[in-house]
Amino acid sequence: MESTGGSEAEAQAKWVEVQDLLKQRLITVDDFTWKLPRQGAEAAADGAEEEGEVLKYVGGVDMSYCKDDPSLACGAVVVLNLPTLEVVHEEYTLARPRVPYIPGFLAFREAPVLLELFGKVKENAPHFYPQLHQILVHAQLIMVDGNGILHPRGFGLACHLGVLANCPTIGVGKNLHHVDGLTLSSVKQLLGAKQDLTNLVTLMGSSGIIWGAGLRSSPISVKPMFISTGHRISLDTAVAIVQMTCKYRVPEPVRQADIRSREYLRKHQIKC
DNA sequence: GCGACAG
DNA sequence: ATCTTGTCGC
Repeated sequence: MESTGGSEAEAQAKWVEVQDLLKQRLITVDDFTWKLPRQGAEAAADGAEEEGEVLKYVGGVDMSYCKDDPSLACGAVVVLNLPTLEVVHEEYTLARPRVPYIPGFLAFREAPVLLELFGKVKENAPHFYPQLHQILVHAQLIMVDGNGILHPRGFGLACHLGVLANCPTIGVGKNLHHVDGLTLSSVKQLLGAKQDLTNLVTLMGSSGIIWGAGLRSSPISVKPMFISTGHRISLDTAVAIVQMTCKYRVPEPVRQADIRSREYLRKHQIKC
């Protein structure tokens, strides 16, 4: 007997089907009611009042794994105020993901845990939910530690979460997932060739498809990050928001979720 | 066959 | 993801 109920290849084929199905609901253009906060200089230039709601909260999600027991993980969701980048809400959960990490299928490992966390926010802070059809209204937008359409089938964790939560999401990868001929050296080469202080490069694969953007938060920082559309947002808008939330190499929502999930794990594994 | 492969 | 402290520099 090879295994119980199906080979890994069969399981992955199912996952591919799920990804293709959910991808039909993916929106890769700006689809929200709020406006971007304008930078101080341009706001001062014309004293006109901002009309309509301005983006005020950005959520961030990440998961950390226990060094002793890799099957134990902590998922975290944080909500930051804009433009102060102050953490105004946080939620955690300890979990044992049921499937291993397989490149291209991260969502099947982490999305269930993160979606459960969104439910926890709803439970503990119901005032964040003026509308039932939106999962995380308070956050308005969620940054995900992992890629969006920068993915072998154009449907990474950020897309997966965005579609299931019906929420705008941005994918933030700290490492490049090699897709369509993209390589780290080619990205670095493009960034290095920049004459100006632009730290942004478009990730166009050999097929001509634009998968996302390579971005380094400062010219000094050698290692870029990789931004891609998650759901209900365009790449340009995603990049703009990432840039306005970057204090360090990684944007604060993702960085805080990373730091705090690791800290939560450290405090709780003492009992084990 | 060999290398690549988000977290 | 995780294994890992101090250290050099602004």
